[in-house]
Amino acid sequence: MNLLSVINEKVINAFKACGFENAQTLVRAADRPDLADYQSNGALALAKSLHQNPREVAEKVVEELKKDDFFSEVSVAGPGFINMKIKDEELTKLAAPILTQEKVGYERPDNPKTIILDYCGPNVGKVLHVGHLRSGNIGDAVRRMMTFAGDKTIGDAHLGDWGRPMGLVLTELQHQWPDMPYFKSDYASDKGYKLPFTLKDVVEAYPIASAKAKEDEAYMEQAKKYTRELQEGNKGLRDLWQKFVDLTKGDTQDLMNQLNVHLDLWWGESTVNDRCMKMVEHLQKSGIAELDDGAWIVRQEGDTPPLILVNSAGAAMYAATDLATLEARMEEFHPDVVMYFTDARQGLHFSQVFATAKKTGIVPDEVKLEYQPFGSVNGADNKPYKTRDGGVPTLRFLIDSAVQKARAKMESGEIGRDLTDAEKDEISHIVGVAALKFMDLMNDKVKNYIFDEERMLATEGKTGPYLLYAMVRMKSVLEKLGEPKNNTLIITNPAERKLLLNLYTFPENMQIAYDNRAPHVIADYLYRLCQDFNLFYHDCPIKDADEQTKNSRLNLLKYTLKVALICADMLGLKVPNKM
RNA sequence: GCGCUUGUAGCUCAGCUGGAUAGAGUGUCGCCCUCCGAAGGCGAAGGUCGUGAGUUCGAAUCUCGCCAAGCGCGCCA
Repeated sequence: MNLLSVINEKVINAFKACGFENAQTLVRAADRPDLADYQSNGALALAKSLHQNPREVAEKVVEELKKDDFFSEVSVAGPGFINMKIKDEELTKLAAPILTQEKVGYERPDNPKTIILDYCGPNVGKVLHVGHLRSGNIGDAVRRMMTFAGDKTIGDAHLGDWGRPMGLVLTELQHQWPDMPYFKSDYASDKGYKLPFTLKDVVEAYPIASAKAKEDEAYMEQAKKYTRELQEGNKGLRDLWQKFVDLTKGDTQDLMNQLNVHLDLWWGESTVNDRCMKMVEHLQKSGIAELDDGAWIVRQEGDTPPLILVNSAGAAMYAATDLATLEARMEEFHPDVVMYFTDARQGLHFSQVFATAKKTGIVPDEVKLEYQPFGSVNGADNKPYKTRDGGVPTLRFLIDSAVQKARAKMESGEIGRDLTDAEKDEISHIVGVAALKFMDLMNDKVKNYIFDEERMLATEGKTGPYLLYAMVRMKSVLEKLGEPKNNTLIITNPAERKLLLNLYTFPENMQIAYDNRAPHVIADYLYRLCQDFNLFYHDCPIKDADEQTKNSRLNLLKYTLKVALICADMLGLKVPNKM
C-alpha cells in the first residue's frame, strides 16, 4: 500500500460510479502544490476517446469523489484536471501503515527478474580513469536500485585481461626484467620468487610496448607470439600474466571499495577464451559468419556495417569475446536482462553484438539486452576533462583530490572542531567521495557533464555534502532527543505537511527511476527530501514543543531519515554520524 | 555520405510515455543565529524551451525539415 494506490483506488471507483468502466485515472502528485496534493488527468484522456467535454466528465467524477471524506477538497480546474486535497488526519493516519514498511510503500508491478549488469570494465595494463568512475558508479547505482526493487542482480566487472595487449605487456616486462624465471624454457614454478615490478610498471609497460611494436617489427612478432602462447596455456607466461592481472584486480578492487561500488563477479575476457573459439567455429560452420577480406564477419541488416568476429590475422575481436561472454552468462545465470554500462561511443558495437546474439540464438528472444550509454565528463571548456598538464585524470587522482579538498574544507571551517584526526580522515573521505559520486549521478546519465570540483564540494546547492549534512543533522537530532514514544502524527505546520507528502511519493519516484534505469531520479528525489527536511527543521522546533507535537515531529524525522538513507544507499553514498 | 547523442534562465541542470503560471541549483541583490548542527533557512530579479512547419481542444514533450555541438562508421577495446 502507498498513498498513490489509495487515491488511485478511490478515483477508479469514482470513475466507475459515473459509468466510466476502464478509464485511465492518471493520478499523480500535483504539479501545482499550491492548488492540490494530488491530481487526476483521467477525465482529459477519457473525454478525448469518448469525444465528450472533459470538464463535464471531470465534474461528474468530482461529485462522486466529494462523497469521500478522505478529501478536504475536490475540484475541477483548467481544461479538466481533478484536483484533490487530502485531510490532514487522513494523511497522518496513513503514516504508520505506509512509512514503517520496509520498502516504504514501494510495490513492484511485475515479477522479480535476474539481471546481469556489466560495469566498471577495468583493463589490465591500463589505469582506471574518469570513464570508469561513470561506469562503476552508474552501473552500481542501478544494481542497487534493482536489488531494492527485489531483483536478483549480478554486477560483473568484465575485466579486459586478454588479447594482444597482454602479449605486449609480457614482451615489455621481459625487456625490462629479462632475468625473470617465467621466460625460461625449463620454468616450472615461481614459488618463493619475488616480483621485481609493481602495478605502476605494468601500466607504464603497455603504452611503451604499443609504441615500440608500431616501429619495431621483431618486437611486434614477439608480442604476437606471446599472445598466442598465453592463449595456448604456456605455464610461465600464464603465471606471469596471473601476477599482473592480480595487481590490476587489486588496484581496481581498492578504488571500487573507496567508491563504495560493489561487484559480484570478476569474469574477464580470459574466462571465455576456450568458449570463444568454439563459438566462432560454430558460426563459421553454420554459415552465419562469412569470410571477407581475410576476416570473419557477420553481416547485419540494413545499413549497419558488419560485425567483425575474427580479424585477418586470426585473432578474435572484442565482438567475439562479448558474444562468448553472453553465451557463458546465459548458461551460468539464465538472466532475464543483461545491461551494459559503457560510454556513449559504443552504440554501434552493441547494436551489432545484440543483433548477432539474437540471430544466432546465443541469447534467447525473451532475454532483454540493454545498452545503457553514458556521456563524457568534460572540463570547463566542454571538452573531455583533462588534468592541468593535459593528461587524462586517473580515478585515483580524482578520489584523492576530492578527499583532500574535503579535508581542507573541514580544517578551514568552523565545523568538525571536536573531531579527532582519525575521525576527520574518515569523514573527509566519505564527504569527498560523496561529492564526486553525487555529481556523477545527479544528471541524466546519457548527457555529458562538466566537472567542477569547487562546486561538487560546495555545501550549498545540489551537492553530495549538502545531502550528507542534512542526513547527519537528522541522525544527530534523533540521537539527542530520543526515539518517539508512539507513532502518532499530527500536522501543525505547512513544513510538516510538505515533508510528509514528499515522503509518500517515494514509491512513484522509485518506479520511474527503475523503469528508466535512472539514478538521477533518485538523486533528485533525495535532494528535494533534504530540502523539505531543512525547511521542517528550521520551522519546526522539536525539543521545546509540547509532548504531542514533539513526539509527532520525532516520528516525521525518523521516517524522513529512513527514506533518505534508502535513497542514499541506492546511490552508493555512505552517511557519517557527524561531519 | 550514413548513423547515434545533445541543444531549456548569465552558468550548471530537472521536466521530454502530450496538459494548468516551464522548475531547481549557482551567480547577483536583500533578509534570518539568546533557538535541537548557519556545511542551514527565507525572499527578489532572471526564460521567443536551437529554429521552422505539422498533428492536437492543448506541444519544452509527438512527427518532419533545417541549424549548432559532440561522437561513431570492418580488422583497437
